[in-house]
Amino acid sequence: MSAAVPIPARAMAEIGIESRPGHLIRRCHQIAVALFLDHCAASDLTPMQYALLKAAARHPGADQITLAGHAAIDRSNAARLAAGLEARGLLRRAVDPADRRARRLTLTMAGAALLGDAEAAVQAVQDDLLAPLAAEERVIFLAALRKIADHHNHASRAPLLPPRPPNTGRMSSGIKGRRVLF
Amino acid sequence: MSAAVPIPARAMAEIGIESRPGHLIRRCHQIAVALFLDHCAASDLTPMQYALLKAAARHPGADQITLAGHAAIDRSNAARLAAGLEARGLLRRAVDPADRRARRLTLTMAGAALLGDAEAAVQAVQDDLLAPLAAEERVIFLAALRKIADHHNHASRAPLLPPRPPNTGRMSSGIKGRRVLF
DNA sequence: GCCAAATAATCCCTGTGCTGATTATTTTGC
DNA sequence: GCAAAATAATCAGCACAGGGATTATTTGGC
Repeated sequence: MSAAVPIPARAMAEIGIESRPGHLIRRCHQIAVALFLDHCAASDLTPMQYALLKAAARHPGADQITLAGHAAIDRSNAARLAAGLEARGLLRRAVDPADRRARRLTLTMAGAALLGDAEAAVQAVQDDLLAPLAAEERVIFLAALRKIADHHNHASRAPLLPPRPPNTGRMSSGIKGRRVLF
Repeated sequence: MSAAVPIPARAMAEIGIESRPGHLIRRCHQIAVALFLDHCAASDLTPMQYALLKAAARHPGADQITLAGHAAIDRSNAARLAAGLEARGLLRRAVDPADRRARRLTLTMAGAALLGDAEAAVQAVQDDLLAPLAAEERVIFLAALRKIADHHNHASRAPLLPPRPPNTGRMSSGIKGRRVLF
């Protein structure tokens, strides 16, 4: 209704879903997940679990919300993932004595060991994924992905992670703070 | 453990998740979905529902499995989606008299109308998504996505779509083929 | 001090994506 | 022709992804 717009919708309709960026991204995501699960079957980690563990490794003792931000996971999912990882003995969740609402996450020895073991497999996934691309193509492809992710970061339902090196000149009004920045 | 592999895992571990292709693809996918839902709120369509409707529009009367293949959706999900779309009156599922196991899907008038209304919004999503990329970048980016999706199509848990024309009247071995390739 | 706003975490609900099992139907092997 | 294999669809179940409401706790206004 209300198709007052003078756009040649007919032409668009002929384009075909399989060349649309959104559709291609979805398929690539499916593939990336499948490759990850195959390569990391030994560690029994999903991509999200890996991402959260990795974030915990880089920011030990941070609270769930912060870690979720670093891994681009929403807080609901982060809570579930953290609970699962804690049950598997890979993560410890300690109530922050200074703010008893927050849970500070730290890797256990087992978690750190598993993460270490998984690194090679995870790297293999990335190599596999990009296998069909030539070297220069990879650079452009990754830069493009990053541009899209950064540009639309605000639009993502999944929260943003404090992306850039936070030492953006004068950091946030007054705080001389040492942002953690891994 | 058993890190008998002489790989500098230390170095990899420092790379940081946010530059890994898999992670970037995941974020781009989240973004694409979010943009789609925003732009298409009026039609109340999800990306998958749109994909299935679109496939039904292009191959009217095809069975669910075939359509699922064209949309790169697995059959379970296709069944759920089709049931929902039928309940909304957008799709008709008729038992194939020639093979009573199969359900042939066709758009209803309402479904075709909704699809038509959604086209402009869907196109806007794609434009939005690629907005941060320059024209030449887009070409390379899309080509790269397609290469990855095609190369790993077999590895995808989500089935592949048969890129071949359905009238495979033999032309499968010596094919002079007419790839659709719009 | 005390009530209200803000915040960390959790829970419930919907939808996606896939696996494996089950059912109905067709095709096939004999 | 009939039992066995194959196939289309469905269903049950798990994990992911996100939204919105709820709870516990802290902080801020007064």
